[in-house]
Amino acid sequence: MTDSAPTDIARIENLPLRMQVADTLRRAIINGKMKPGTPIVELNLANQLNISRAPVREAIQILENEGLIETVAYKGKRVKPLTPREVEELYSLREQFEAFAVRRIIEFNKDVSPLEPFCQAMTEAAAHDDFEALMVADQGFHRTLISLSDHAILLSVWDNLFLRIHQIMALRNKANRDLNDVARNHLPIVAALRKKDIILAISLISDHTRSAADITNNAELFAKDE
Amino acid sequence: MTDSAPTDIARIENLPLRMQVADTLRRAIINGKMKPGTPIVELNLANQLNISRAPVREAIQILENEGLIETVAYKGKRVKPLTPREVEELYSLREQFEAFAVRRIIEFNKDVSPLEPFCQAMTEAAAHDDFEALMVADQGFHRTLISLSDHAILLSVWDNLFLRIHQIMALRNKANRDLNDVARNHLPIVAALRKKDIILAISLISDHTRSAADITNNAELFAKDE
DNA sequence: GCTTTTTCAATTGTCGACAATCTACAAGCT
DNA sequence: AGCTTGTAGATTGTCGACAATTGAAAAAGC
Repeated sequence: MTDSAPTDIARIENLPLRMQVADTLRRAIINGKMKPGTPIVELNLANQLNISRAPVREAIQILENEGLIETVAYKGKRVKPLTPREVEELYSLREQFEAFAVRRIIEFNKDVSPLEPFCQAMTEAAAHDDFEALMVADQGFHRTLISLSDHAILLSVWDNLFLRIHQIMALRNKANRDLNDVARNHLPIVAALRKKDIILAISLISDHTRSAADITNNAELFAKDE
Repeated sequence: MTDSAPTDIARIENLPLRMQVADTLRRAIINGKMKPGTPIVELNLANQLNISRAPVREAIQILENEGLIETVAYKGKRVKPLTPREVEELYSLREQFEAFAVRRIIEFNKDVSPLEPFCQAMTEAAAHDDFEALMVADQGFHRTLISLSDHAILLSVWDNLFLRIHQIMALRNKANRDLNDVARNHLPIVAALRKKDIILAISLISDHTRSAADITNNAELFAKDE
């Protein structure tokens, strides 16, 4: 053995700039700090962050591939505006993914207990009326569900999809939903999985995502310009 | 009207270099000219193409997001090696996508006649033992199927997935399949769609993709290095 | 002979500058 | 006034050079 020291001193994190920039921008977008339509200009960001354009450019390209930024062709780039249609598509596709995951979980006899902590966290968050915490727990629940299906590509596509769903949730008026409702919806899913009731589990999830999706004619979620 | 001249003179195509490079590389990879494991070095490509590293770098990033190239961390980049697991995942996910598309097509009463030309093309290609033509027609058929479901995000994810499936098909030994078999499999799908028989259509497609997928323990498709 | 240290080559990461292209506004012509 | 033409500004596209990091070969020490 050459590496004598137990190198758990500290993981030196030296992420490339593009990653840091991408993370920053991504967080800003999906949290709704940067609203759809906000112009993204390489030089501005570069000056603002005191770095050159190259890493900024690459970061923007990453977010473009994630569907959070779009290029308008000789106009510039901007945070991608949302359309009712896109919201519909995102939620419907997500539903398919979760249904697929459920079938695999049951088929492969996966242990679903990793889902329970998130249910508990959701209940607690709802009790404290903590929207942020609830969203984190909700995402944790569903991402774990996908993980349990043991399908790496599915997980990566789901992650990408969920970024945009997260953005939608953040932009939506947070007040008009009962947090307890969301929290309560999840435990039955776990139970259905345990009972290996594919039909029930899928229909529970479908209801859940549908009720979340049908807010399409909502607030000023959508931009006016064509 | 300001644009007086009937400007059908010729559409001037001036794609950015990164696009041209990405297209070139993508084609080379999915056609099997560049095999999994082949190192991708920015400077080499730049010199070879007589351009600077910047656009090459961006092109590589595009292919990385498409899952065709991977970074090995301080070793370099390379054409992503295939694993049996990845093949399995790709085909299983594709099956879900097509099933979802079928359900939407039937639900929305879409006209499926755009699928027919591809069936004809496949039969013809099989008759001439033209593997290339058959693959093109096959891709056309399935992509059209997805298009008919009228779901833009689904289509873009499917496109991405199919790139890698195309790569797998190209790397596989082309000889050990009966082309006529593939060609014959598609018309019944169209018929089932016409009869709005969801179950039948999906099971036909599933059989079709499964028979294509279960070649996992095939040839030297997979690299040896861990 | 084996281990440790040093050096070197290869590769990616970052930078600042310049080129190209389009939009939008202003100026000029009829 | 209405149309065309020019011009300035903004933004992305491309370039060549340098910095940083790493793996592996070469050199040094025991």
